[in-house]
Amino acid sequence: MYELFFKKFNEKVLLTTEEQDLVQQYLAPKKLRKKQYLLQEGDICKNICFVEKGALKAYVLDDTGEEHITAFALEGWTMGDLASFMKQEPATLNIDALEDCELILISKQAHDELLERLPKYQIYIRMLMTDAYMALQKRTTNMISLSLDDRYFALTQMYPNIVQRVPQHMIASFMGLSPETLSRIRSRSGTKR
Amino acid sequence: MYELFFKKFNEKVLLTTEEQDLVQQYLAPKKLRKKQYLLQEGDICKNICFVEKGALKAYVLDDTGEEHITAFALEGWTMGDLASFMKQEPATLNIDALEDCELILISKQAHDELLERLPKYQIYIRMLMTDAYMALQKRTTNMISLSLDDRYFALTQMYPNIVQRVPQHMIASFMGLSPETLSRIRSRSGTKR
DNA sequence: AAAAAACATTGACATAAATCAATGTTTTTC
DNA sequence: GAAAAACATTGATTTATGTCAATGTTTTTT
Repeated sequence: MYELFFKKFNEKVLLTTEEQDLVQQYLAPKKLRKKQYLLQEGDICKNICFVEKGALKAYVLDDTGEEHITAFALEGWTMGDLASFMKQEPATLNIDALEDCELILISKQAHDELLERLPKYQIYIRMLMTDAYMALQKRTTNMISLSLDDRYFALTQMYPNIVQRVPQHMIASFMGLSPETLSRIRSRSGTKR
Repeated sequence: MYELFFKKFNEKVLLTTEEQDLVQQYLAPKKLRKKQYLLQEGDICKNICFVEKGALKAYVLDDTGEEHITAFALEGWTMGDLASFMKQEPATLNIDALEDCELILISKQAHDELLERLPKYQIYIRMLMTDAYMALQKRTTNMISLSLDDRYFALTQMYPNIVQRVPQHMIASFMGLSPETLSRIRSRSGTKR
């Protein structure tokens, strides 16, 4: 159940067996069926969530009720409304399951205690945040500096598994485009797969 | 010279005078004249830089040689090509001074030593990264879910000092638009100031 | 296996933004 | 203080993307 979580953790900071046992006491497994919510706008994000299996999407709703996908999370990724989690204030994001999922939850309390108790957890979180920031920065930079065609190509290179696994109209939403436009980008650049 | 840096540091993690002295040994001041480079694409980002006074911009150049601004940094903000800094690989960003600046530099080596030597520095960096990530996430979400008019309005609310201090065509670049379009957004929404 | 739902593609048209160009304004430089 | 440079605005036009609608395909449900 916790294999992937600790695999990823150990890639960043190597834990002893005892430390691993300690961390595990703070984790809670959770299964989620396709289409079920992990978090709804307005609720407080009580947990940060690691995806052991399955896939999630995070999105905001605009005034017309349309979904704008802000992030995907596949196996090995961490997901949550970070602002809501850190400040324990109402979430602006919705998160739900694209597929049946096996998740690992870390509550705010568990997170705070681990930060205090285990220096390696602190290091892990710092590295996680740093990596997440660099990835988001790359995405933002592409967004303002590349043509749509290049942005889509960059996406297929950077996250081939997302592009393969997720319906196209969600990729379009993630890029901030209409599904029709993405379809035309694909047909003109022959990037079908 | 280091007032603002330690003010911001102490807001996140409170340092004793001794700790402050220790940290200070790892810092290097630097002055930069308007239009001078702090970092050029292809160089290695050797330092993370804190702005005590002045303003910086970071940008990428596209194939047509046009500037796309990815970030501004005013007093109290931290700036750098994080990916280049962390991995000590060639930078993709250019960073230069919008105004005469007083900066504080932390070299990669200093950064690594401080992380090892001073747990509070680790905490500081974790918090800095977390805050930066949340801010960028907000920006990205706005980018894909709001109309241009609303995006500009959100920007003026979130960073009024940037909008005041920076030429409009750079704000346009930061938003990924032409200067003409931003000018029209402003005239139709009466958001002149 | 059949029916329904979700999804992708394509075309016609409307709309928004980019581009090009001209003008006026503000800021910088000398 | 004058000249030059940088900047902002506005109009006309082109281009890219969104929207609406129809069709065909794939996936899910029963």
